[in-house]
Amino acid sequence: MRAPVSRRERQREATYDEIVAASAALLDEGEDLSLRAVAARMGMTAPALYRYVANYQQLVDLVAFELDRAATARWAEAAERFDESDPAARLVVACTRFRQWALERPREFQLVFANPVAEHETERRELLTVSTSGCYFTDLLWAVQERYRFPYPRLDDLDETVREAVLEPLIPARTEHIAPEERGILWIYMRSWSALYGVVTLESTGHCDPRVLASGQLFRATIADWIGPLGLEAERSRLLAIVDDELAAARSGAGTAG
Amino acid sequence: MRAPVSRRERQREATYDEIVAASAALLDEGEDLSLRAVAARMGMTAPALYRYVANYQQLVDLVAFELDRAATARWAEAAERFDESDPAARLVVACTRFRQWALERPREFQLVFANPVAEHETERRELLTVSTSGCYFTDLLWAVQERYRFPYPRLDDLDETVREAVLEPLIPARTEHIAPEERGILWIYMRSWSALYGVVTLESTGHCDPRVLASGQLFRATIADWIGPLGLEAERSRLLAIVDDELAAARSGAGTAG
DNA sequence: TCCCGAGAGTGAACGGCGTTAACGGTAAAC
DNA sequence: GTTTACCGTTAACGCCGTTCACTCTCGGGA
Repeated sequence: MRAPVSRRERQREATYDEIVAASAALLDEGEDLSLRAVAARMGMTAPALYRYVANYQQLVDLVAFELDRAATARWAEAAERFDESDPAARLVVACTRFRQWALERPREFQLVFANPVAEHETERRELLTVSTSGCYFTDLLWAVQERYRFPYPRLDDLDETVREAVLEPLIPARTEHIAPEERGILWIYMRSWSALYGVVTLESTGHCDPRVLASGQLFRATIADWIGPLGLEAERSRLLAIVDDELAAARSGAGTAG
Repeated sequence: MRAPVSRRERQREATYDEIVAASAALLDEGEDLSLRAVAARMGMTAPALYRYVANYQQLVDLVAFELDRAATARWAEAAERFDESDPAARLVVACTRFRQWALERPREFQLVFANPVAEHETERRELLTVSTSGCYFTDLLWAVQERYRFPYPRLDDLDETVREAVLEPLIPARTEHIAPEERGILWIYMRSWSALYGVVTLESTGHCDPRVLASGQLFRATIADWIGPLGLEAERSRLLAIVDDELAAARSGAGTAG
């Protein structure tokens, strides 16, 4: 099934990688992401980039997708210090790393997660469903459900519109393995994502007291609120200890890992 | 105590108003906010605006502040269909209107609430504490507390950093009337603001299923989660009915009021 | 092997942006 | 009535996204 890669196609692919790398470097150094700057860093002129992206927004989408992928890989790696059989621990580690990333790299976070999705743009709308981080988190939630059997609404209990939405979902989640009558769990996906996204966005954009932000207590409290609904009450103290660990580690070794 | 307003000062004040008006008109028509466009709309050239704002960011801050004030006035007016003695009803109306505003005017919402606050900029940091909407919501929460006496943490129960933060708060809230030993209620202010901000930002930026967004169920569920903690359990069905009313009204008469 | 054409990249240009500098006019202040 | 502080101008700089016309260079088919 390997695509017949001609030499040209390989070169083109390499250029895409270079575009992403140059963009990431730019953001890393606090510069603005711009077609001209990316091109210059690659030793090209700006119009040449139009062979690869149709416009600036597409560059942003491309970079956002790859940043999301790279960041998710890091949380996933961090989460692997707990075994696959302990999805709850993995989940709280991933959430905390997600927050930490959003705080350390607010510009990248803004790019990936505050990037508004306009109504009509079908292309970008579909991008919604391929977010790597989204799939990672929902897969973890699924694993938690398999292990702890937390309750989720039956289809009948859902609002009609929501029922349609969970039956034919447009969110970044693998759903093939979920029987239609069990799709109520997607409602938990959405609600918990909303909670996580909310507190992290608030903190990342700095719209709260800086001391509270530094303490991590707002985030911690939000996680704590979700321990019960996810059937993890028996694990509460252990999970919160993990969160505290991660927060403390981040405070002491801020900026250790690239 | 009225400042000695000279003719010049009055004229200057009027120009500020015109700047805000022109900016609002610009955003209203879907145009981008820019110094040049604002100036042109006022029959001026861009450099002239530098007599009034030091740079582009200051223009944004100025406009954001006024947009926030105007929007808050509208929610407050809508909330007044319930009497002052019914702060819970006022609160849910205001929250729902806040959400509706964020959905109808995502650009303005982004300007006011997603506008990142950098660490070092003391000026803008202080702006945090003068958000009209912030004060309005916290005042409502205070009224709810006075009437329903919901529980809030004692100072001893708070994390040390958080305790410092509530004792010398940097959030948009009137706090003079709150005794230091009762400042634990500020933690409720922050947490509920986080929840409201979170779900509204998620919906406003479109990072969720459009059908779920249209249904308003994600928002409704978030409100429902806070009914208990705010001591309003006895009022649950009435309050949710109010939310549903507001949501339905917004759906049918979308864009009725300017 | 030769040749053609597709694709990659260039330079020049347009209109827009924030911002600075040097310069006038005008109305308030003394 | 003179001075001066303030408001606004024009011109320019260096960015930006984007388009257009053009060249060059390989890759692939004859």
